[in-house]
Amino acid sequence: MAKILIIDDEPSIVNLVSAYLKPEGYEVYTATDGPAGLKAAKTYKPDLLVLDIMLPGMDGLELLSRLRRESEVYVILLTARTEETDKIVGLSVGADDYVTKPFSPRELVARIKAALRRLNAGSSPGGAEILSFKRVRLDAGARMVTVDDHPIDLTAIEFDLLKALAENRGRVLTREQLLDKVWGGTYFGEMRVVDVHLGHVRQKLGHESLITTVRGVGYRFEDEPL
Amino acid sequence: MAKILIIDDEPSIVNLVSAYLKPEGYEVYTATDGPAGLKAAKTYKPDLLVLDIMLPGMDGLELLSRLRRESEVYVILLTARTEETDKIVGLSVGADDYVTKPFSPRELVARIKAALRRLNAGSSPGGAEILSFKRVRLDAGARMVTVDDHPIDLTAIEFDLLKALAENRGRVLTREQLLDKVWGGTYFGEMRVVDVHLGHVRQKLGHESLITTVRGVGYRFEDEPL
DNA sequence: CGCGGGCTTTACAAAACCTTTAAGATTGCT
DNA sequence: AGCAATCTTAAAGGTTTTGTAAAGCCCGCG
Repeated sequence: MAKILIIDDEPSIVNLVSAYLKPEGYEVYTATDGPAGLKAAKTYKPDLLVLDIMLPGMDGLELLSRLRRESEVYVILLTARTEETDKIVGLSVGADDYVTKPFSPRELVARIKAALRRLNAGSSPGGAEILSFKRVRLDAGARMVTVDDHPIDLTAIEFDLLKALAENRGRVLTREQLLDKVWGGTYFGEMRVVDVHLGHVRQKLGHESLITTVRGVGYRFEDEPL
Repeated sequence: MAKILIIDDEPSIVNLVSAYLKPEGYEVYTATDGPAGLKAAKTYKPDLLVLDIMLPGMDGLELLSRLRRESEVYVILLTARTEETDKIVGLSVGADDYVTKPFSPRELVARIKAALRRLNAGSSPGGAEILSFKRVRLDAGARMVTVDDHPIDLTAIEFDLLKALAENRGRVLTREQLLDKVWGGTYFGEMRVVDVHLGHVRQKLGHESLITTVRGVGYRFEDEPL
């Protein structure tokens, strides 16, 4: 899977971020000062770089601008300051995203995942791009759905919901799992949103038992694979 | 289930959080000052710790850094609003997440659950996903059962009951054991519920001696493994 | 700034389910 | 066979869960 390099002088932050990323299946490399970081970046050729602006030995921005001479790696900057200027400077030097400290580890992970998803979008289809079933066909790239070859218009959430269920055809997904997959770990509202959106999906699909309610547990997508 | 320790000097907060966590089935311990908190942490060895930064007797950060010498417990820090420095220091001292006060109890609970889910992810894969027998097939992921390839519609309890029995094919399970496995230790009603639900299962499965009554003891599932 | 679409919450009714109860049926024992 | 203990089953009552409509909120757009 994807390789990620974390450069930060505070070991606790490095460890924290690693702890969040490793379970997701990423290969994580670390460095705690500028020169070592630059070397690691060249050695390991990570797909994504998490870089603290303030580093001993070499400023993060300097590291970034040097690195940019030979690498297109995606960079997420960690900045302690809230000053806009930092962000702007960072982006102008070639960062692709930034997170201000103190940051929520979860937010950082979410951004990392999003970035990698985007990076992979063009090259290799991460998850299946198109899910085909007897009656339902779901094109992730185009974000389009057809039922019996009739195109159906779904909103973003509705689409993701259907996709999550379709990717797990035949398995029950709990509301929690669906919240996780569709809303992504940063949602803390009512669980019943799932019901509501799922109701909309059913309405639009013409609910011929394509999505089954499993009372007390969750929902299951039923259509057979093509 | 998981043990959670809450350390905060305001009883109202402790109670609030407890009130949200206990119904979820967590074992909740509490402490209202630093020394007691540290002791409780060592005594109970919780899986997760909710810690207020400001504590009488011992600063929360000091507690945390002391605790870190001997424990890897997951720590969520409660910080009074907007003290940026607190968050940074907290994370650097070894907190895993933080929530700023005033906080939404729901958010805190959501974070706790997410954290515990992540912690457990690697360890136990649970029971077998699919149990196959001569006549009965039971898919835990889909929560579906077939008998001689006819799909059977079971309610949540009925399914769990059959699963518990099937997982112990050939062994007698007492009503108590079944209550434990299916209802999960928090049930204090009549034991006869088991009989009733088991009767339903038999009806739905077409009870060709698949489940045997062992008078005075309990029930036994009989089908042969595939 | 107002509009409109989509998201979230809330509320209520309907449906599904769980528990209890109690009357019959069965079993095992003497 | 007769009796007591145990199990089965049907039905009623109460509870929980789900479906869905309606209203409010937020954000991007004109």
